[in-house]
Amino acid sequence: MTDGLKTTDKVVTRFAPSPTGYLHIGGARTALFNYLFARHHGGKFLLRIEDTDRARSTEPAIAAIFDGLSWLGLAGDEEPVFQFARAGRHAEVANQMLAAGHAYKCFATPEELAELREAQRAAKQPMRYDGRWRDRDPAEGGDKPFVIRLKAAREGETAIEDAVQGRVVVQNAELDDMILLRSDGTPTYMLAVVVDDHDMGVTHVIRGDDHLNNAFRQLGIIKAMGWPEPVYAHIPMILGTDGAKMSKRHGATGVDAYRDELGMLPEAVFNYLLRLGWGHGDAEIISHDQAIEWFDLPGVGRSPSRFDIKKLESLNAHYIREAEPARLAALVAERMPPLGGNEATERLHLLTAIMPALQPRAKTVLELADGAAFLFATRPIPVDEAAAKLLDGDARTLLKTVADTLAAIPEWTLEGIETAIRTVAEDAGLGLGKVAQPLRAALTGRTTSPGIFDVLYHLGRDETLGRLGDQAQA
RNA sequence: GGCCCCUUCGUCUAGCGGUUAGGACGCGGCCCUUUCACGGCUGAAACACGGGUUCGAUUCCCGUAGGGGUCACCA
Repeated sequence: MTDGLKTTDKVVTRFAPSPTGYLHIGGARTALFNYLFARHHGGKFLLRIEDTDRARSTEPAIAAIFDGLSWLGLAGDEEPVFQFARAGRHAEVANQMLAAGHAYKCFATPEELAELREAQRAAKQPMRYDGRWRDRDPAEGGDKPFVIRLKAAREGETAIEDAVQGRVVVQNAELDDMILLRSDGTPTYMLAVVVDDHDMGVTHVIRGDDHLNNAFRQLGIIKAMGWPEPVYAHIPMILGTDGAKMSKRHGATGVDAYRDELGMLPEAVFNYLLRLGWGHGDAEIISHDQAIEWFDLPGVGRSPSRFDIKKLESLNAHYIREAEPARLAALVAERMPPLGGNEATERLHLLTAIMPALQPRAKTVLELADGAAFLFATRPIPVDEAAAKLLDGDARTLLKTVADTLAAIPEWTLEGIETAIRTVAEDAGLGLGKVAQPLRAALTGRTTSPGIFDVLYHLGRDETLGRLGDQAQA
């Protein structure tokens, strides 16, 4: 294998998740920032699957990550790189470093190292490898298994000019000789990332700041190989509502859950994630294109941010109001029992027609589906407790009058319906609300719904009269 | 515990030496109104603390406190 460095002036970023089951919401934001930064600078955005942990990497997990990324519109510009497939190249680099004297063989056993750590802990010393094989003759190890360790600098300090965190300096004495190649010949994460980033031509490493400490160790490898240093940008993590690290305990952590379980639109999640840790003046509602135009690293904050589902919901409500009714109707239909042929088409038409009346009332696709449910209820429809209270004797009598009036109107139009209902109210000497509420209760089984004329119109004359008949009394 | 990072309304943030400290979500009130929403108006709500530097600190520096991260033959 050869040195695969791709020389280019262009910005190249990457998102490198390890497939552990789904696309984590924090990972999604990291991907978003990488995507936006590359697009803003006219560069490339690449994907790499860090699947070197064979036990945890599964096909479904990998598929789930791609699924989440494409839902958010964050597909990579080239075929994704699978890290495990490059193990040979990683080993090659480790051996190159060994040959050049930048690395050495260490024959210490895992048990031996555990003892070392235990002793250090007991003595309240920092726990790190003591370099016991650093200067020994590898011949002493005989044919016993060994790992290859980086011969890291012990004096001085290492500094990185982080595009988000600023200048960060660490004493080299704090860093130990980390393992590059395991005793079974497979690469560690530290080695693999550096080699892959280099070979992929990555110019900007934008990732969570939980990797900030790793950057110093990785720089050791980069310097030993004489490779160009990428620009690092360590972005603060997303915390749960309580300020603790985001975990299952905080509810949804995978983006698929925001779509499937919470009914979020991708543009809402995109917008919300963008505003978490990044700002551009007073801008709140930011489109995909606007995001590309505005996004840059100086706008990224340095402090961790908490996840606020309320704000995401409000953004989602905004995008639901903006969305095309037909698109929303399809999303709602997906959540209803499957139908075939004409029935499915008819349902979709009905959903699309009622959608504008539902949109301003829903924060999620779930609420959209719930709001449309009355249309598909079968008679006699269920009536909830609050609605039942509205249907007293007087109301039932009134409904009879309404039904008779409605039966007589020549055409079932919005205008005709409204005129008829208003006339009934006037003739009875009642405000419109006194008529509309019982009507709403009888037709939807609830006390809240879209405008009453919309309800009547979309239900159709037959169904309206039928439901009215179920509740009315002469 | 060692090391690293962080600290403006409850939350997300604007601010980059002199501002009535701005916006958004959420919360309260009013208006609109056939319900619920939407929309409009409006109110309460923040510079963690202590030292410096400076004519002047939310802003710069140093501590303290608090929070987060990281210390594997995991990634």
